[in-house]
Amino acid sequence: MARRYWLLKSEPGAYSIDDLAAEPGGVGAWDGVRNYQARNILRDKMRVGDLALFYHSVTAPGVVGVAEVVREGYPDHTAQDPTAAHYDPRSTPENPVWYMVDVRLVCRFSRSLSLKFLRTVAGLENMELLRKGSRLSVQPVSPEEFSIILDLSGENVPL
DNA sequence: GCCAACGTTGGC
DNA sequence: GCCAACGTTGGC
Repeated sequence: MARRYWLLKSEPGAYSIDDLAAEPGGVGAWDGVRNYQARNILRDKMRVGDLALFYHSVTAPGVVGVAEVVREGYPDHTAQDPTAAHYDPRSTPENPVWYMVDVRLVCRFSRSLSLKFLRTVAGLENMELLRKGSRLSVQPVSPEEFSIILDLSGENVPL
């Protein structure tokens, strides 16, 4: 199966690409997702070796780097922690409800590719991120879209 | 199953 | 802070 491409959205105030870079080995758990559509992607679709654009939302929205999936979907135990920010009492060890993956930082872009700029780029017209009202925090990205954005970043990452 | 009320996301 | 666009909840 060919490698697939994704976009992972995070508010940098909650978890930024610098936070991922600060993790041991640049590997962090993508936890806290509490949306069923996004959960289904984390649990069922993402495979080790898939690449994801790291997107900062809300403050200076833009794509800031690339991460690689290093562990496939497994139960998000933070949902079962009453002290955690995204605690969900419906989640139990028998029925975890929510899932996460582990990702490793591949590169940080020298500068952010802003949402405003991406809206002007030919070939990204149908990108999910650019759709009005797009809120999904885990999104599929086509190989073509991923390649265009990587070219614009100037980074050399094997696709 | 319908749908109004409500909560959240996220750009601006 | 505003508000559009969604997602979720819960009464019926």
